[in-house]
Amino acid sequence: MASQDPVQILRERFAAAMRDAFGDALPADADPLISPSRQPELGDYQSNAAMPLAKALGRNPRQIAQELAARLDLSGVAEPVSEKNIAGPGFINVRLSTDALARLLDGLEDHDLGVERPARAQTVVVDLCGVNLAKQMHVGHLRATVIGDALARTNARLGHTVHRQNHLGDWGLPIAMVTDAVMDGVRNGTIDLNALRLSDLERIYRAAQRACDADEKGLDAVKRYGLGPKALAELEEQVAGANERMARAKATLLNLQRHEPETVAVWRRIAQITLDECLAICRRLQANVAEEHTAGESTYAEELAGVVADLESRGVASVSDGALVIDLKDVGIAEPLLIRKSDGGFLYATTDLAGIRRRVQKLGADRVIYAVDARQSLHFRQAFAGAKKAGYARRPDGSDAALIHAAFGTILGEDNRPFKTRSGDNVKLSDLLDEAVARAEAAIAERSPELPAEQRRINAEAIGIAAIKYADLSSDRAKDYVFNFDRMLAFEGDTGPYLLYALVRIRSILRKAAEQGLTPADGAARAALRIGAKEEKDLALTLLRYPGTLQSVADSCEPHRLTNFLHDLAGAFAVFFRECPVLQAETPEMRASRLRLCALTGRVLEDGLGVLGIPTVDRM
RNA sequence: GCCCCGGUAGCUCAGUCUGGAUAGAGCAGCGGUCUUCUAAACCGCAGGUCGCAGGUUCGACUCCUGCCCGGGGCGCCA
Repeated sequence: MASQDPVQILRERFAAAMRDAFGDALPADADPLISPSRQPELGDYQSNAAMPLAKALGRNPRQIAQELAARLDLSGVAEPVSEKNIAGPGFINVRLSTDALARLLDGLEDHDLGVERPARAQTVVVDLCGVNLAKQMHVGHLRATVIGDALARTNARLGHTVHRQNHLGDWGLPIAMVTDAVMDGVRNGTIDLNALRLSDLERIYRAAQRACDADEKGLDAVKRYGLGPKALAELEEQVAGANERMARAKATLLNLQRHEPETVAVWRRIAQITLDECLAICRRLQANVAEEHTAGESTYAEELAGVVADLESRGVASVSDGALVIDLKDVGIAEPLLIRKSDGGFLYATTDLAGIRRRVQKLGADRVIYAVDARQSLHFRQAFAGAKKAGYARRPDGSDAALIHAAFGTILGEDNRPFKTRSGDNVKLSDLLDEAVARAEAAIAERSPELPAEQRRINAEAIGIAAIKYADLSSDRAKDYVFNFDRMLAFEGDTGPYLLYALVRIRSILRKAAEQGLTPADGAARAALRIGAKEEKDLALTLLRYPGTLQSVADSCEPHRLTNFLHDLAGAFAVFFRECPVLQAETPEMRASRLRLCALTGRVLEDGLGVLGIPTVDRM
C-alpha cells in the first residue's frame, strides 16, 4: 500500500531527483526537507533541500534548486515544478494536483486513516499511573496516568504490542508501618478490615509514619541546651516510642517477606482497597489502567537478592562505604547508583533494575517508556545506565532496548507553587474530577438548557474529563503548568470543549443528512471528492497530516503534538463549516463531496481523541 | 559547588529535535458576523529587544560558549 502522506511521497520523489542529479556527490545525510508550506499562496508543500545541499557541494543554491526541479518527477502527485516555483534562496514550492489530493483522501478513508502497519511491530512497555499503597490518588498521579495512557494508546494505534505496567508502590518499610498499624487496630478492635476505606488508610498511614519518626534532633537539642527535665522526659518518651514502632514495622516487613499468613492477609486487604479505588478513578478518567496492568514493587521482592548477587558476582557493582553501588562515571554520570544499603536492605533502584530486566527479558520490550515525574530524571538516567551496563536491557539481537523517561513537569496552582489545598495537602484527584464535572454541568445548564437532565449529566462528565485531559496533554509535557479550571473549561479557546464542539457539529450534519437519506457512502458507490474551495483544500491538507502526526507522537513521546494537530483540524473544519454549506450545497455532487469531507474529518477527530483517551459527546 | 528542565505578545502557550521566506495560536482589549447545517463558532484590528552577550553561518527563536533569572535534583527515603 502506498503512503497517503504527501510528505512521504514527496520525500521519495525528491530523494530520487537528488540521487539522479548529484549521484555519488550526494552527501549521505542529504534530506529532501519536505514540509507543509509556510506560504500557502505559493504552494502546498515546500522542499528546503537546495540550501544545505548547496553548502555541502559548495555551489549556488538557486542553481541546485533548478537542477533538482529539472529532474523531479511529480507525475500523479503534484503540478510540475519550474523556475517560477523556486523562491528566495532556493525554496522549491509544490502544489498538489487536484485529482491527487482527492485520491490521497480516498486512500486515507480506505486505509485506516493512512496509518500503515509497521514493518516490524515492536513491543512497547509503558510504566504509568504509579500509585502508592494506602494513599489516595492526587494531582501528581494525573499526569502519570493520562500521559502514560495516551502514549500506550498511540503505540497500540500504530500497530505495536503494548504492555501497561502500573508500578504500584506496595512494598518496603513505609508499607510495613501502615500494615503494622492496621494489624494493631484490628487486634484492639478499632479497625474493621471489611469496613476499612482508603481515606481511613491514608489517615492511618500518616499517623504511622509520624509515630515511627523519632525526633532525635529535638532530643539532642534539649540535651545540648539544657531545656529542662520536662522537655527532656517528653522527648525521651517520644524517641523511645518511635523506636519501638519502627522496630515493630521492621518486624512486620520481615513477616511480609517470609509470607507470614496473617500479616500477608492484612497487607493484601490494604492493597485491594487501594487498587479498587485507583482503578475506579482510572475508569472515570477514561484511562485504560486495569487490574491486569498491576505490577507492584512486591512482585519484584523475590528477585532483588538475585539481581544484587548477579551484579556483584559479575563485577558490575562494587562495595563503597558499605553500600553496593554501580559506578557510572564511565558513562558520564557522576553519581553512582546505589542498589544495596550498608544494612543489607534494597532500594528502589534495585527494584527498577529488576523491572527493566523483566520488561526487556520476559515481556520482550523493544522500548520501555516511563511516564514519571521529571524530578526522577537523575534516578532514571542512573537506572537506565546501570541496567545497560548489567546487560538487562539487551535484546535478542544484541542491541539494547530503548529506555525512555517521558518526564513531565509539576502541576502548579495559581500562585505558581505546586498545586495544593488551602491547608497545604495534596489535592485529591477525585475532588479535582468532581469539580471539573460540576463546573461543566453549570456551563451546560446555562448553555444548553434544552437538553434533558440525564443528557446534561452525561455530557458534564465527558466534557469535564475531556477538559482536564486536554489541558494536561496539550502543553509540552516537560514543562510545569498552572492548573486553571476557568481556562480549561472555557467556552472559547484552545480547549477540550473546542474539539468536542467541532465533532458535535459534524455529527449533527451527518444526523441531518441521514434523516434526508443521505450517507457518505463507502467504496465504489461513493461520490467523488471535489476539492475546490480554499476552505475545502485547507481541511483536506490538514487531514493528510494525521498519520505523520501520530508517528511523531510515538517517536517523541509527546502527546501535545497530537492535540496541536487536532486543534488545527477543528479550526480548519470551523472555517470550512462557516464558508461551505454542506446540506445546502449548490449541487448534489458538491453536497455529496462535502458530506464525505465532514465524515472523514469526524473520523480523524474521533480517532485522534480516542488515541488521547479523551471522551466525546453527540450534542452540546 | 555540580547536573537536569524551563525563560517567546499584558496573561497562558505552540514553534527549537532536523537552522530557511514577513515568529504563530488561545485568553484579555477594540470592532464586525446568526431569516441558512449548533455563535462553546468565525472574521478583522491592535499587541514581540524570542532572558542577556558573544560565536558559527549566505541565513539563528532554532546550533555552540559564557552569563542572568525561575524550578528541580545530587550515596544508603521512595
